[in-house]
Amino acid sequence: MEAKESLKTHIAKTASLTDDEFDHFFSHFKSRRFQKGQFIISGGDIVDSEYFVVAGCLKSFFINDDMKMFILQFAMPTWWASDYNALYNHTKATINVDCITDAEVLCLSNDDREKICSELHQVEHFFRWRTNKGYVAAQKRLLSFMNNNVKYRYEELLKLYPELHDTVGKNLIAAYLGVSRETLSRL
Amino acid sequence: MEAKESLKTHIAKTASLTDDEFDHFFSHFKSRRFQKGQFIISGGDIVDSEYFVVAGCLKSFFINDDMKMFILQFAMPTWWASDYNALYNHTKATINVDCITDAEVLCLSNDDREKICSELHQVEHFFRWRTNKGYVAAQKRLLSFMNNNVKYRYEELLKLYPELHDTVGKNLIAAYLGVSRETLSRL
DNA sequence: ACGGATGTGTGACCTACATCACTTTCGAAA
DNA sequence: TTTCGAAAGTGATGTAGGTCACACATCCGT
Repeated sequence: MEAKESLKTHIAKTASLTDDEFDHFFSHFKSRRFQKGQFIISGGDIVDSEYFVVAGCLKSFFINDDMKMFILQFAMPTWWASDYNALYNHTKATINVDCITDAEVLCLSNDDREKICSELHQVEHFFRWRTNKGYVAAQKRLLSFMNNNVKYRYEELLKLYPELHDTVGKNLIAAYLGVSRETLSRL
Repeated sequence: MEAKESLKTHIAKTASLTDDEFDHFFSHFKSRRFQKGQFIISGGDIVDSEYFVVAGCLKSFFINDDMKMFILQFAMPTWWASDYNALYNHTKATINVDCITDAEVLCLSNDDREKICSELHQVEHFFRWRTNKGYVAAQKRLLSFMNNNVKYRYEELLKLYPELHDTVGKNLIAAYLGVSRETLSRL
């Protein structure tokens, strides 16, 4: 699907915008293409935008002092990604975002988001709703982390996102689950 | 501080409401008092409200099949609590909310929140911003979970919320950190 | 002041997962 | 087809934290 169509369908699920309003909204996005392995945000960057995935697959992740990687989120088409902590608090990135596959994204700056949110009530509504979904998902994941062992969480993940199995390697799945790739390999 | 004042100050940090607008907003809240140990939401309930804490301390928590408790959140004054998953998706509660101390809360129904959000753009703005904060905090906690050991997370928690040390017992702290009370006891 | 919850410390073990080291598989480039 | 590098499996061993059991403390209602 074309980028504009993809975003329009995505928004329409929670906000009612006229065509003119959507066009205005859309005019603030910049389309960008990245190649597999390219970084969109790397630690230390100033973060001023968030990214709507049109095609491909991104990951947002943290690297600790021992160079161990923890994946916060995979971002497939119609998902959003950024370092939201850095974005909202105007601090430097501690989270990286890069491309698992070649990707096409729509880029929206923080300033523009705030501007359109105040111009169009329905856009603010959309972003509230989107963050709600993310918040609930994060809480669920936290609970699953505390409550379930790796095997269960692995099966849960594959059930929730079957497409991951083909797109991302097991080392990345392990980094998402917060275990070593060896442990994952032993099921 | 009086309930109305407390909410007004809290909202004013992110949204500009006239006094009339705030009064309209406030008119949808119901004040309720609970005693230490009382449940505000218990698993299986229909959840139709969220709660703004005026005084006291709540916890939201999950009980698994082995009757083990995991605390999602402590809610001190000016914090909000509910089973947001159940609230937004109109499903039955899987999360409990109860009172660690006697508590006074302001209760807002889901329907009323959506109504005021659509009536007052600034109220929608406030709730977007509030959820953003929660989302970022949940992601940070998730990362800390994957990255840090219990001791570090315990110190981090006490640094972030020193007031917890006096209000809640170590068994509850352990349930928040996702470890056994014995392990916490051994520092 | 008593007795029973409820919280907290501690010892002896157990287990899930980490770590390190090595091997095998597989896919893409030459 | 060969070669090379990355991804994936596997064995041996270490360790953080879990579990069970019991000992003290408190706190609170009668």
